[in-house]
Amino acid sequence: MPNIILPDGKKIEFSKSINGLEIAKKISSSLAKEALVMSVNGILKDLTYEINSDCEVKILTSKDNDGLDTIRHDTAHILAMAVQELFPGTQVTIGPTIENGFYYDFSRKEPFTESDLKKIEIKMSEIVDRDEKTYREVWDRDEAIKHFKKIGENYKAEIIKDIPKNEEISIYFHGKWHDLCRGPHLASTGKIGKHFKLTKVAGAYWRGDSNNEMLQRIYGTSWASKKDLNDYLHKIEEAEKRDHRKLGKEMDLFHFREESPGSVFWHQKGWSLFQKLISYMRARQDQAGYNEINTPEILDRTLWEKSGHWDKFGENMYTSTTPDEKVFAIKPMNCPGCVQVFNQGLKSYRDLPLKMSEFGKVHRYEPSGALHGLLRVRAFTQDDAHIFCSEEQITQECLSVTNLILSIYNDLGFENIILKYSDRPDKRVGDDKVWDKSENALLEAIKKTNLEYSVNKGEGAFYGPKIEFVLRDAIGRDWQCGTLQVDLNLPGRLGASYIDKDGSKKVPVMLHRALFGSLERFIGILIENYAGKLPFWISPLQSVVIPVSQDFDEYAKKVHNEVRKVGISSEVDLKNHNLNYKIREHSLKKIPLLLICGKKEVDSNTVTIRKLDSNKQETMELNKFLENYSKLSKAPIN
RNA sequence: GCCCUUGUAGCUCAGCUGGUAGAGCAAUUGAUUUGUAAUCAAUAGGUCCGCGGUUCGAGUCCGUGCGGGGGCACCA
Repeated sequence: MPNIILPDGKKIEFSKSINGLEIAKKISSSLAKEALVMSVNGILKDLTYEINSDCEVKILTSKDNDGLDTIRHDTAHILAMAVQELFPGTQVTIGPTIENGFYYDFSRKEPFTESDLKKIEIKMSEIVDRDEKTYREVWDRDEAIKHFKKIGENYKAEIIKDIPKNEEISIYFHGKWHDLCRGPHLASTGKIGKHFKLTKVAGAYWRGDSNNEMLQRIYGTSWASKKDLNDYLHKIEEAEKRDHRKLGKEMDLFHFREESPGSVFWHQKGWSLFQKLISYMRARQDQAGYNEINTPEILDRTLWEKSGHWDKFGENMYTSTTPDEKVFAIKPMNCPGCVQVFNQGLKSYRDLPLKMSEFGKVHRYEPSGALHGLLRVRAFTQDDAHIFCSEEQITQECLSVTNLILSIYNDLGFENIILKYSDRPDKRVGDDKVWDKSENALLEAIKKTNLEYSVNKGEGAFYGPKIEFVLRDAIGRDWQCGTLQVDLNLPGRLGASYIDKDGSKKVPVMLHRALFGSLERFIGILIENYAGKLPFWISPLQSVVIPVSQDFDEYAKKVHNEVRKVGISSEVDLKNHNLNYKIREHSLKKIPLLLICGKKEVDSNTVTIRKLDSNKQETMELNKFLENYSKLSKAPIN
């Protein structure tokens, strides 16, 4: 006779076996109405699952993550049902839930079009209305394979073959339609409601392998209520408004063009932003003891062969053949050049740690499908640095890099930073003792930051472990920017050495680090994080002076010149438009400060300040304005 | 690279089933002289992404190339 223990600790005793729905009814009729699935001793089960022994049960509704997840999983099934009803002969493959929704991959010769999505949605609604009952059967493995092959579902048959021998082959039915599935599922198709929407069609490789057939994936989103669905769709729209490609155009920062896909044409304003970041970073690195260098863009192929890039990275490298048939490569990374600078002249242990930074522009031939605005380009500038040090110095150097990076992210308004630590991969160089040492050194540095970190087992570079620094932006998206890698390989390959205390020659350890990662990408992230409303000091155009009418043009020009003189970037808008028009125009362009000049200001030698997104006005003596705001307009460097 | 989709004025877009292009904003000019998110009017503006083909005739249909977008794969 099962004793059921509820989450609040209450025990209910039943005289015979019982299923989830009956338990829910026993608790309350409203719970029975809202119940979707249940967890039995922590394992998700259908509500129809019969319980005959003591256990802990939690009835789950759409308020529980697992409940909502089950709604999405069911929506994926109904999508597959609808597709097979509308397009007979389509094979189903897999249809998991994902963040905010689900997808289902299909195999079908003819492509699905956007207009098919509408039809499918209508059919899905019909299926919900039919309220088909769900039931579960356990099938014999070989029978199941035979069955799915017979009905032409070869992918399903293949999936069954790969299910571990000790697992049941469960088949879920919604009415007549059935699918191999682990479950659990809602009691009937009516339970999912109609708060779903199919969002896009896309290609996806079978089993994620580009050697396999490309399937057609339909993405959708599904929620517990109309309101949740609308909120989600609204959130997507808001995110689109922040798109750096759109804002970059509107703010006149940069553009892309066919002649050089994946390379940025920086306009004056965008370039000014770019340069501000570089000079800020340069100042921070000067303070942190780095020496800036610069190395050639084009280097002989033999160097890349020695470094291992030709072999490992050749497919991504641009090459150039000179008229005398020599082959050069355009650098995809700065490290080999930097090692060559290190190699000039004898180095002693006294020189270590030697920190060499380089704002190096690198070119990588990325697959065309990977390109994405500033976030994935083929030519970009790294705020790169290589730290040559001894093994003993690794921890200390990693720690100081980490501290520098966190302080810089904070200055730029990012406070949510996650670390991803990747340790030794299977394919690696160097002996395990050295790996132990470098992994420990890195881990120790991470722990000292007290930051949250995740471990990616075996994801390190072949030459050493690494940390990736992930920023979480204003709307909760994660971006990988900075990276810190310990390299026990390249210095040796390129013959780097120093003379140690005991007079022996040693190979230095090299730390690769980039803080912004790529200036281009970082700018894209900044734009999206701030929705274009960049912090004052980094804003590409900090102020626009607006005369109230043409009578005050001269004063406005004077103000503009004074403002520029103290280092605040400024334009003066003398166009024949009224004040309202100009305020709107410059506000849309996200100019942080509008300086209004009219009779009042001329008479009292003042300016009236209107800040972006505020309709408050403040009139201030011109000199006072210059003094107060020139400080604020500079990078936060002490 | 692969699948789908898309390419028309500086920008955002319309152009139905083929009959040599249209709107709004921006620009220019003129009027207006404006006090905190669009003053009015006139003018000018296009190899309809490139190359082939079908057709009496192609922005529109077909092929191909190159971009863009959404995914997948890739991201040393």
